Formats: sequence, structure tokens, C-alpha cells
Amino acid sequence: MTALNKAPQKNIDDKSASPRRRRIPSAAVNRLPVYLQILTDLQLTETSQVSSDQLAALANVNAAKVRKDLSYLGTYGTRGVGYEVAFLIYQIKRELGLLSQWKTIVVGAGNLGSAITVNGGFTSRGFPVVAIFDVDPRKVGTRVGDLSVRNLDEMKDFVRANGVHIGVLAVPSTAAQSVADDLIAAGIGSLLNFAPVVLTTPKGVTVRNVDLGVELQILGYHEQLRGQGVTQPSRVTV
Amino acid sequence: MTALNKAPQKNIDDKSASPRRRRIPSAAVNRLPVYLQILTDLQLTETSQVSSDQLAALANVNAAKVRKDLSYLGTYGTRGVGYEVAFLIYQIKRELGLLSQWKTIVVGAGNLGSAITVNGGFTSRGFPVVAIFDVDPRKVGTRVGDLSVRNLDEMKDFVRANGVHIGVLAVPSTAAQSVADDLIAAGIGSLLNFAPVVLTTPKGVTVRNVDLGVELQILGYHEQLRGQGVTQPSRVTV
DNA sequence: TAGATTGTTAATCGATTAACAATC
DNA sequence: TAGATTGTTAATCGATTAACAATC
Repeated sequence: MTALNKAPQKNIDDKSASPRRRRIPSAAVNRLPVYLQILTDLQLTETSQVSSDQLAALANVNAAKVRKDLSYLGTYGTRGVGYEVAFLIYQIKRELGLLSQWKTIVVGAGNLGSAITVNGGFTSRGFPVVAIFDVDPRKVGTRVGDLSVRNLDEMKDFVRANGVHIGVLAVPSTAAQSVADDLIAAGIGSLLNFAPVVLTTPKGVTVRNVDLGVELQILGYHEQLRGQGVTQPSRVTV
Repeated sequence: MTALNKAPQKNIDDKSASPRRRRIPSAAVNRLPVYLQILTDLQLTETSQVSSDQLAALANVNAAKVRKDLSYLGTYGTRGVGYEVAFLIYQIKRELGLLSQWKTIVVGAGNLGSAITVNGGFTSRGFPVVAIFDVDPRKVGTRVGDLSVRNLDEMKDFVRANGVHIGVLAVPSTAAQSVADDLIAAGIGSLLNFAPVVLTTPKGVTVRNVDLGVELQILGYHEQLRGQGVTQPSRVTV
């Protein structure tokens, strides 16, 4: 049956046909950025094709899991061959929304906030840090990378005026909830919180906590088990 | 039946009787430090008793989950009353191995490594940072908090001589694997890795990755869904 | 055709949570 | 005793993975 372009096209096997995709399981969403990282590294070594087995080895996961995770994006592999690295990178970026730029602000211009702003690589990954704020008048006006530290008073107006999407909290625990409240009131939808507190936020706001103390404590638990001669599960990764 | 101390004690309802405990599910291990944090905060407000409902509300989780998680420690609650805050803190600390001190070194004295060493609160949480290393001769000898930056060459000997337990990798991606190899060769069992790479490590070594890029990308995905009018799952937390 | 690898099914495993008897 | 809350069971849900037909 050769192509007859008379009849209305139904695109039955057109991979770009309207997706109407179901929600990707959150465990898979958490792994997609890891695959993206590995694929980007592979691209630097001029690798153009990769199999689920290879990718699995590099990501320290099961190959079936890799194939299942990638299948949520669409059917982009070639049986007997593998996946085209560049195409897969594009598809993961599309799925994760990394073809857009997400305006980000950092709150707190201490050591951590400054380190993140300057070295976090946020801007280069599509998350331009458009401002950094601090409450300390001695810090306001000083430079952090390309940015001049702004007064916390201006934060809400700035977020509204600039349509900021993401807020990074690098403030002391005592201040975190109040800053979060202000950011949410100003319309921000996602927070990356470095303060060791559980933020109270309305439904619909996404919060990711990065608590270094928690991470260390989990390692401490594994060290204790090791000390007791308990064989460890091979690896635990966030 | 009153106590008769003649017969050999069987300690049938002695809570401190030999535990011989099964492994705690890893999902529960990940939450215990969060409960610990909340309980420690509660203690500062002079709260001495807490119910699973209250704790659940503060941790943003289901109350049945709290009770189940705590039941892995032992049966330390009182029906009709709740849990004693101080006692629960002690039990979580015991279970997580936080009654010991775990010697920690930081590798990389850049912005992030310095921020962690000075402000991470590691030492105060039972993870004393006993040394910081860098490969850059201009950094070696400079001060970071109480510590003087040591040359990376000394790292392996230092780890062996001091019985260091945990290594924090705050080095560029390109250096992370080689530093990890050295640390593991020197006998370290647990790594906290800030470099955006998947480390290859022998079985038995525990690795936790904290990749800020990955965290942001997950937030980007949620921002994209929000932009498409998809109602978000209430919260996503590491 | 022979060999390789995907995409998907189905079995299994682990995590979550409603429900409620036990008990303070 | 009445009210409150734990500890645990069992149902349910989601994640993982072995296996294999499909197919390059």
C-alpha cells in the first residue's frame, strides 16, 4: 500500500501526532534530568547512538527502567540499534520544559546564596538568575557575579513586575517561611528551599527541599550500619 | 501479679530488650531526619508531647505514615496521649546513628565548599568537618572558618590516619570521579556529591547526590505543567 | 537471515493509607 | 467511663524489573 495523498490524513503512525499524554510518573521525572546529563556528556565525546544498556550502566540503574522511562516521552528508539543521542536530548528537554527559560531569583546573599548565584550554573542551564535579594543593608548594593544585591523590600514588586517563576531560598530557617509567603503572594509557583524547615505552602505550589543536614544524617545512618557489619544496599542516591 | 524477682527474668514487656531489628524501609529512613528536625524545633517551644496528627501536619505527610515510620524505632508512643518529644528525639538519633560523631572532610575550597564548611552546620549536627582540601596551590594554606586548606596530595594519608567516615565532594565535575576513587581507596564509606555526575563506586559505598541543576529542572517541569493549566500535585519534596 | 535492541506486558516488590482494635 | 490516640492490619497504589514478541 503506497501513499495516496487524497484521503484526509490520519497520521496513524506519525510520531509527532498530537500526544494527549498521560502524566509521567514522578519517579521517572526525577530520573530524566540524570539521563539528560549523561546524554549531554556523551554528546561531548561524539557519541551519536546509545543503547538502553549503556545508558543504564552510566546512570547506575536497570536497563528496563531506562526503556520504560524513555517510553513516556514517546517511541524514539530504533529496535536493534538504540537511541540517537541528540534526538533524545531534545525530547527530554522538551518534556521537562527546558526549551523555555525560567526566570529565577535567589533570596539570601550569604555564602550559599552567592555560591549558587555565581557557580550554580543555573543561568547556563536555562534558569537565568535575574536578581538576588538580602535583608541586610550592608549587603544591599554589593555585587554578586553580574548582579547587584537588592533590598528584600523590593522583592515582591520585582517578582510581579518581571514574572519570576522560581525562587531559591538561601536564608536562615527563621526567615524562610516568611520569605516563602511573600514569594507565593507575588505569584511564584516553585521554590527551591535550602533552609532546614518544612515550608507550609498552598496547594499547587511546588517545593523542593535541599537539606544538607538531612543528607548527612542519612549517610550517618549508613555509616552506623556499616560499623555493625551490615552489608549496604549498593547505593543510595537522591 | 506483683513483681517476684526470683524467677529468671524474661523481660517480656521490657522495651529495651534486645532488638534484633529488621531493616527500616529506605523511604522511612529518608523521613526520619525530617521528623527529627521538627521535633527539635518543637522542643525549643517547650512542647513536651506531640501526636502523630500534629507531627504529620508539620511534616506535610499522612498521620498513618508518621505512626508507621515511628513504629520502626520501637513502640514508644502512649495510646490516647501521643509521643514524648525528648524521648522520640533520642530514639531517632539512636536509630540514625547520630549519637556518634562522624568525621567529615570537604574536598574543594571554592564558593560551595567554603559555604558548606563554614555555614553548613555540619559540625554542630554531629558531623565535624575535620579538614578541607583543594588542588589549587593558591588556596592551600588559606583559612576557611577554623580550618586551613590542605593540599589534595595529603588527602589519602589524612583520611587513613584520621579514620574519616564521610567525604563531601564540592569539586568540578571533571575531578569528581578521581577524587571519589581516592577517597574510597583510602577507606571512606560515604560520599555526598555536589558535582553533576553519576559516580561509579564499588558496592557497599553509599553515595548521595545533590545536584542543584537536577532540582531546578524538576521545578522547570512543574512550571511547564502549571503553564499548561495542569493542576499540580500539592508538593514535591526531596 | 542472524544478531541486537526496543517497547510493552505482567509479575513482583515496596510504599502508602484507611480503618479499627487496643489501650491510655 | 468517655475521649483520644497509638500500633497494626490489610487493601490499594505506584515503582521496579524479568521476559519476550516485535522489528531494525
